[in-house]
Amino acid sequence: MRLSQNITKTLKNAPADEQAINAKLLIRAGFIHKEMAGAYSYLPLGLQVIENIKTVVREEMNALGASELLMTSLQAKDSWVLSGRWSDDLVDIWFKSQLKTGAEIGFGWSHEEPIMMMAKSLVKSYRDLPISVYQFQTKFRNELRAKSGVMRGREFIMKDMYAFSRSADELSEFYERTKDAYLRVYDRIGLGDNTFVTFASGGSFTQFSHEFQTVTDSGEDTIYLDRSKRLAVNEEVYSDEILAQLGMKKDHLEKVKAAEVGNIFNFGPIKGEQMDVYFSDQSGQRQPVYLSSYGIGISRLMGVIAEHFNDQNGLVWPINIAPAKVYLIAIGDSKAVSGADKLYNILTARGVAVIYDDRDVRPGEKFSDADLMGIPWRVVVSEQFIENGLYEIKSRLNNKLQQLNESNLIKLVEATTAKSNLHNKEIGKD
RNA sequence: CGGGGAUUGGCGCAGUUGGCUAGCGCGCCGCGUUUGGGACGCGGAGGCCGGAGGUUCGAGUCCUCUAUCCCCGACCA
Repeated sequence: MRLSQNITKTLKNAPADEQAINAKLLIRAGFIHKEMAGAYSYLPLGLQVIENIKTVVREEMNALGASELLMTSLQAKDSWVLSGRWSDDLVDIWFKSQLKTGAEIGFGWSHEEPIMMMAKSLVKSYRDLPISVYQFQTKFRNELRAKSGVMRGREFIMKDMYAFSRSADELSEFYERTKDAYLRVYDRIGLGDNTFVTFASGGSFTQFSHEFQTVTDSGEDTIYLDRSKRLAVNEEVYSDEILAQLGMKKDHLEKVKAAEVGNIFNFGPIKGEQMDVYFSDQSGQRQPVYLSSYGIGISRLMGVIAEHFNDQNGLVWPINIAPAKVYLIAIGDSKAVSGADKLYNILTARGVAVIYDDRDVRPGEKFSDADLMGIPWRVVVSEQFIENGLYEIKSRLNNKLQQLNESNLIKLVEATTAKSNLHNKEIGKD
């Protein structure tokens, strides 16, 4: 994109009404716009990050055999009454409204009940199972207190997947495969080293659910982490008995703050029984459908990454989710500008996302914005080098400067795609 | 929901014990000089001080109510 066409302008000062680092940086760099507490719009650069995260998640979910769909945000009361979860006493984060007729409706904070209603009409036979579906959806949760920028909002983007299985074993097999897929997701978006499978409350259905917790001081959860086992226990279920049950040793654990970036649940047959969702098995017997559900907070991930990868100059996006790979700047006369135009066209034609800073401002301002926006590679086309066919390329990660010709530059930029884990190690945090 | 803090041009802030046309920096517009780390000069535009009510000759400054935002706690499939 040409920066002159961007609706966003960077800010030198963060708004005073934001305390969270993720919100300060994302607003200053023009990635998000605050509408109200706990509700942020995604501006072009921020949306690109969201889409990049989605792409990684989508690839991993598709690889599991799940298919994408999109459900409604407006939800009928009936399905939730059926499960008992329409009650505000049980679920205290409901947003509700009503139709002109007076009929009550809810705004989806989860889609477990509606998807079960859907399954009820679509899944009839063991031949229809197992099956899994997922979506990227805006969820609404009427939190008493929104906080921490995009990390805990009242409206946010979530990937939720639902798997229907025929038995506990079948469910468990999918559950384990999904756990691995989740770990691949976090790895690919740069959080792999700091994200841990964590035992957490299973609610009323199973003893445990599994959370994926990213270690960060900005998180609101406390976990007890065994780094060598790469496993943790959430404080909410932490006790000597639980540790014994899980075979974890107390003296191997460290107590750390973490942000929940995923949560997966095993409902077993309970939800099916509760909501009357049955299938016919091979012998024609009625059996309850086994349900498991799998969530990843997409917009929260953007916040966690912003919290984790930044320095005094601004954001430092992992390569796989950066809104662009290259921040292109021309310095000097028309020769430099036409050189930059040409490189912009070449890279764009190759599918490399480029932010071309074609604004009529001084170089220093462009350098600052390149840093603030956290674009992995800064490429400068200047009079002094273009005559020899060289471009200057600088890494946002380590500030290393190189002069490369066109083909080497392309090689470098394209080679760094899909190496998010490298990024994570190099920045040396945690 | 309990406690604490805040609200003055787009952003960050200052506004003495109530006093005259509400200031500053950034940003924005115009002209000129600049051009490898957020340049400089000159000239402009833009706010009725979150909202409502009150006290007063006079309120951004005092009082009451209210809205919103931030933080701590509680809550958190």
